Amino acid sequence: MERLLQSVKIGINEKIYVKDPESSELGKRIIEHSIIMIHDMGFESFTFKKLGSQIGSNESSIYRYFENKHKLLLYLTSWYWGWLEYHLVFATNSIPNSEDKLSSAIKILTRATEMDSSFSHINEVLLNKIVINEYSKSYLTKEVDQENKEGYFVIYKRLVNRMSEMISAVDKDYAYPSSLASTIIEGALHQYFLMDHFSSMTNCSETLSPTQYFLDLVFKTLKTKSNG
Amino acid sequence: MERLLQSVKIGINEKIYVKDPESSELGKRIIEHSIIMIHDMGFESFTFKKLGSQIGSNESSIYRYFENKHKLLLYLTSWYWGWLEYHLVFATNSIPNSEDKLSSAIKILTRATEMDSSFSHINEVLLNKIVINEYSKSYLTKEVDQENKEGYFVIYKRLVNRMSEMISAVDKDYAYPSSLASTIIEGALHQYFLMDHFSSMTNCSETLSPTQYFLDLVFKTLKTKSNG
DNA sequence: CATACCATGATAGTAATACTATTATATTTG
DNA sequence: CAAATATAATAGTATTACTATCATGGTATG
Repeated sequence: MERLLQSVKIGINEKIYVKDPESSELGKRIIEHSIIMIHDMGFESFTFKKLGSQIGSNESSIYRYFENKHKLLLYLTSWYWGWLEYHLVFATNSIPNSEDKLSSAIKILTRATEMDSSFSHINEVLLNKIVINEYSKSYLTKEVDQENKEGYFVIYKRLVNRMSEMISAVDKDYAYPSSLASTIIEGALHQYFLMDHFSSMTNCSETLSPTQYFLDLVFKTLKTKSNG
Repeated sequence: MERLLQSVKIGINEKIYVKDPESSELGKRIIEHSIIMIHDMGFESFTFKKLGSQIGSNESSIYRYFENKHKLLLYLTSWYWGWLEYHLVFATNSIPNSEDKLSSAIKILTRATEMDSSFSHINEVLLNKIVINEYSKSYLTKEVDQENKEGYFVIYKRLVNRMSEMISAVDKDYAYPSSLASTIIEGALHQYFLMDHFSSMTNCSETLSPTQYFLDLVFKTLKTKSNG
């Protein structure tokens, strides 16, 4: 699995970057260290100047890869969702039973990323934490409609759509498959955030995972062969 | 109801402001016009300098009320959640049946704000839209734990806790009342955002409201007298 | 092997932001 | 009327988020 993922390139909308960071060593260092730095200092405090000095390069060189740090965030989060989508499709593809398939999908989308593939320059564990803390900021902007039109969020939308279809496959009469899919994906990020910072607002903990919460929620909500 | 609300002051943590904006005309103008401007231009583009020139006042005068625009956002969103809490308590207080009570609560927390009380300087319709678009930014910061300790999020946490208790009153064995409560409140904001910008990721629309989605979700999930 | 070109680096410069500090002026209050 | 307080005006600073220009060094091509 890991060796397979190694050779797969996540396809990201070319309009997000000026020059493909996968195409050079400097590009990969930009990605590698931007993940570490955004995780450490938060997106607001992160600047291209700081990144440049960290990687022994120049601010102006980083601008040759990304127009600004917003685009870099779009790149990183797109990569993350593409990577998750790959795991999702890989793991659920061969499951014939629609309930088992949905169950597997929920497990993948709501689990904490705990292993770094340690092959590539991308640390998936840190990137997962960046997505939890920063993803909303990538679309809660005045430019969201324009950027959506440009296709900056296609991977995420495709992922929600895949989930939506799996939900409908389990219960074709359920009226809110897309809303439930988006609730699971966004809600899982939120529950992890609450676990870290607002424990009074969640029941999730070391012993009771977001995965259990969402499995319970979804299978109580849908009419399955066993309960419908 | 409106006349009642008029005379109620939402109690906001005094550490959020330097000087209480309710205590002067300038303070009220700051609140009134910051709501309009943040709604119009988005939180990122909004500055105290622009606000000053809009209200014919000075940047430095605004700094006497709020340390920075982050604190102003905390103030506005705290006010909103306090206002919603007031509505929630007022509307559900006298309902004896726990299912009816929860149902009313969900309706209040997931409805679109459509009426401005038009008594005060606060436009609740615009403020609701600000909360949808900007609330996450108030806590997705590196300072969240410190600010939480200072009590900047108490009103929101109290609201989630009220919901959590109403959920437990309906189904005392349900294992995730707080998670479900936070999912409803945060999820409702998210569904409204999706309706406006990513319609493919939601089933909610003019004809099928977030309220219907969440009522369906919650009452299928909980064991009630009728289905348990 | 020369040269052209391309990526990167270095430096400088700009407008805007997010403040802080000081002083002046108006308004309220005792 | 004097003192205190609120607000306004102005100036100044460090940082941010860029843009522009030029230098350099390696590599591909003719």
